[in-house]
Amino acid sequence: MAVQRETTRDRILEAAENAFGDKGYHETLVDDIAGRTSLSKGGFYFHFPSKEDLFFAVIDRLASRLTRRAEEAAGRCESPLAGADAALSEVLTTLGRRRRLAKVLLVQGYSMGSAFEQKRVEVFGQFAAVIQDGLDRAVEAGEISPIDTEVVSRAWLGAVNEVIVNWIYRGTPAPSDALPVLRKVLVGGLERPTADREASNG
Amino acid sequence: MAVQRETTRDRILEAAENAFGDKGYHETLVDDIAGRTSLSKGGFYFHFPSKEDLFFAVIDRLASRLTRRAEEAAGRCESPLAGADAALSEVLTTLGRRRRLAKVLLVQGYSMGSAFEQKRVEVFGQFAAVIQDGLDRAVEAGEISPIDTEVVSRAWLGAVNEVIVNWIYRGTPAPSDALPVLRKVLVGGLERPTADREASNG
DNA sequence: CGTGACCGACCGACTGGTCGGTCGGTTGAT
DNA sequence: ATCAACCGACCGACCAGTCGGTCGGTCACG
Repeated sequence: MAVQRETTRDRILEAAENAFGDKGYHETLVDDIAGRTSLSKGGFYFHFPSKEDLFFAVIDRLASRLTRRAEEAAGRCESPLAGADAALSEVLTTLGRRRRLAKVLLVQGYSMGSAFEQKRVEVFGQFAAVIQDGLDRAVEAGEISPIDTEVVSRAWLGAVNEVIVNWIYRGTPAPSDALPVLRKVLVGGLERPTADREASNG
Repeated sequence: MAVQRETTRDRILEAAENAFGDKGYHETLVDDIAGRTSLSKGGFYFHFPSKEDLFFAVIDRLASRLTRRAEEAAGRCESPLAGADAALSEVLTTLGRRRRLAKVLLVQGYSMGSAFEQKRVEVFGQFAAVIQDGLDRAVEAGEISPIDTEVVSRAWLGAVNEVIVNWIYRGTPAPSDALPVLRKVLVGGLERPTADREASNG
């Protein structure tokens, strides 16, 4: 059956997630992944054209999962600003629950050649775009004053990233503890518009 | 003379900075560095015990230079909060002027084995400590309300890091353009104490 | 039903290029 | 003569990727 093929592919992806999280890209051998999958190296290469392709597939899967969760959380809110706030919480919470996956997504594998750097740009660009979109809508709705949302979205992304990465490496402070502080500081850094401005719905 | 030895070492460090900035750790060969120094591979190994050691020496040098500049900028200010603000500007400006060096310091080489990860923890920890120290003093001076400065310092560090890294990869927005926005958002995220509170000198 | 051609999935020994590191030797200043 | 500084051919571990082969299923056909 064709479903078997998909199943094996998923098993490989799963094993690779863990392996990359444990040892990083370079220190993970294709033989390790084959071993964790109870597959031979040749069997692995039947499903993926290269180790690099596998890594990118792992990243893509993690990134799209995370983005979806964030957007769903935002969608459950009434205002754009509350949505951005909820998405922030969702991301911190999700990543905070799975340290190794966070490590793969945020740390491992970037900066080891141009293909990897390009992937970094792509993935972080997607995240930044989601944040920026939320901020733009908050501006449009008159919840916050107009501001350069490109820079601000990068700042939010960077702040979240660093808090998570620091926790990954040092185990503290826990994302759940950092969350309220982060919300206060990031959301608080946005200026509320003065009363003479009101929402201009397009 | 013993000074000759130091000179050659510096030449290697200089060449390595550029090489790592151009091609990253793994893609830079020891032969490349030897070549750029007009030294043989053997000559290089007379000065450094390993490629990894060289990389760490490069990082240490860059990190201490940057920290010194930031602290000097802060020291020229009258209040702690103004100092933090000035240090933020100094760092953005300095890194913004030398893209390749910023790349080595902020991106290249991390996440490729536990020794590298440890270095990341160390260097970023130093930066975070400097920021946290500034924030602590601003709290102490009553310029801002008490807050978890550990988390906030990480957030600042992460925000700056991401803005720079994004610029490194995409060339825009320029750090000089991002700076005012970043100042507004980060410094603005700190709550001013209400009037009933005053500095309690220790 | 039997059978044999065919194929997708998988195996694992092997290869071949790469590159960090070594080592015996040379040079030039004191 | 001595030794710090440097040379560069060479070594060998490492590992992604290959390739000839196995094996169980399945499908067309008599």
